[in-house]
Amino acid sequence: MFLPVTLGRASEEIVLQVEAAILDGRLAPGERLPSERDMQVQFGAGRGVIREAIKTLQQKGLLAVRKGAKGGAFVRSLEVANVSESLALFLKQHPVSPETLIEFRETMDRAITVLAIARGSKADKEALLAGARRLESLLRESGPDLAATDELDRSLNLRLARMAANPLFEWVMSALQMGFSSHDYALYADPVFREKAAANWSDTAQAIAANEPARALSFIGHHYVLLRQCVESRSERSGPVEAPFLNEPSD
Amino acid sequence: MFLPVTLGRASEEIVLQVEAAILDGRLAPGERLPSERDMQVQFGAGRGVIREAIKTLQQKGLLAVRKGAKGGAFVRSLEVANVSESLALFLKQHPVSPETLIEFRETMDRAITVLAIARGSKADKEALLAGARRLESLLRESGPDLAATDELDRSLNLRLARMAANPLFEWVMSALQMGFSSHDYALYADPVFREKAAANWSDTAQAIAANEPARALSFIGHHYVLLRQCVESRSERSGPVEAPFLNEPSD
DNA sequence: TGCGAGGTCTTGGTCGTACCATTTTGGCGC
DNA sequence: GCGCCAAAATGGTACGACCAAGACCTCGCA
Repeated sequence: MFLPVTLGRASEEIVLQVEAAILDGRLAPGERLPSERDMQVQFGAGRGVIREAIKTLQQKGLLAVRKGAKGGAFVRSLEVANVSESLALFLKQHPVSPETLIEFRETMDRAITVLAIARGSKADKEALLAGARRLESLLRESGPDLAATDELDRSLNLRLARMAANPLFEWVMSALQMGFSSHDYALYADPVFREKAAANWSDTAQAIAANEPARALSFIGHHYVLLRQCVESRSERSGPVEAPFLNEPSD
Repeated sequence: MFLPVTLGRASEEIVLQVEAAILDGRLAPGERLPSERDMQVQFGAGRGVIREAIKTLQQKGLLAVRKGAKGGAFVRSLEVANVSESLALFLKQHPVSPETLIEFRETMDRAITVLAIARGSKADKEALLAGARRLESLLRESGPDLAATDELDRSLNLRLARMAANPLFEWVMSALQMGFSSHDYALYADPVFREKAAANWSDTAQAIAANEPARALSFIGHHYVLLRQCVESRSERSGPVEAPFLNEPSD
């Protein structure tokens, strides 16, 4: 199955061969690669080289390694999480302004909303509306559980993206969401903004459920107006934002 | 600077320490890490472990390694390409239909175009127009160099995305481009479509240079109409498309 | 004095071996 | 039949040696 290596960086050569085998489908997800000592023979390379190649493929998310008997390197199906991780790392080194993120998300949200109205099932739309209402009521409590509301907010966004029936939108949105751990920014703390945003979520969901794209987009716009106001008031209070302030309380 | 490792997987511990040092700014881009043999001592680990950790960080895009005297591991500034690579790999494992991709790209293109008109410099816009004209003339030749035109097309798209002055758009666009090697699908082969698409590119660039968003969006729409027609005619000729038919001849 | 060829030193890249840690499996004894 | 322990498989770590590439220094020759 594999050929001995001769060229430059041996481990890179191995990575390419295995990666190609996986992407071609010659190695299916769940399948087990030979043991390191076997590959050492098949590739005609030292074990260290094999291990470095496996390390790289592991980092790429293509392999998972278990130790012990019946262990070894197993082909993995790539998850959005891998992409998110990579994006998150990038954003940590290149903090983007809140406005940059808001701008991008607003674009995506508008496109997704239109598609979701056109393609989402009745059940989807009702579930979305129910979720939005639930979020609203959760936020109306005194001392709301911010972690829970944040989680609900994320799941609603994800559900909406899924309703668009285009996996690319879904993947990009979830990469953005997962890229930033929620505890980094507690914009949620602002009670005034919180209530308006939650009510707006319900309005949006209702417009979507009623198949009213114009109204829905209008509410989406309102959401981002609120968000921008909130960011602005926050940066006034605490000086310029340095940390990547990347999630919205309730969009 | 670094502490000896004791816990579970030693190389992971090292990765975390170095990664933290880089993200904290304790290690600045361009800076050189100690040699492997030095780190071997500092971390109190074998050299193989150090090498595996470096391999991981290299894969993440955080380090670049040169060999020879004065070589070593150097801290790198993360590029959009790193993130795009990750997303591209993901897309290779999860092929999507042409329509899915077209839909997504059209959304992105429209948003990018509006932003590019608003934010791109005069020079950017003229360079874009010049590039589009050059593409048009290249394609008018008999027996055009498809590899070159494809490359030019990609660079124009990337330039446009950069003009939008929002790295997130740039990231997504370059990931989409990288996801699909050009030789997989030679839609470019169709001479009728080719000429129209190239002319349309020039029209688009001209509208952008003239700061006419409405006209530009109209041309963008036309481009995707052409693309959909082309895909359709192609799938009629050769049966259902199975391969991820993901690039356009000249968008 | 200037300059080039070759040596030398640093440093990553590869190989080999040995040993440890963990997990599965099977056999042995009760 | 059940449970415990030993053995085997396999990744994880360590150490040592040598190779290869690149930067720098030295020495000899013109």
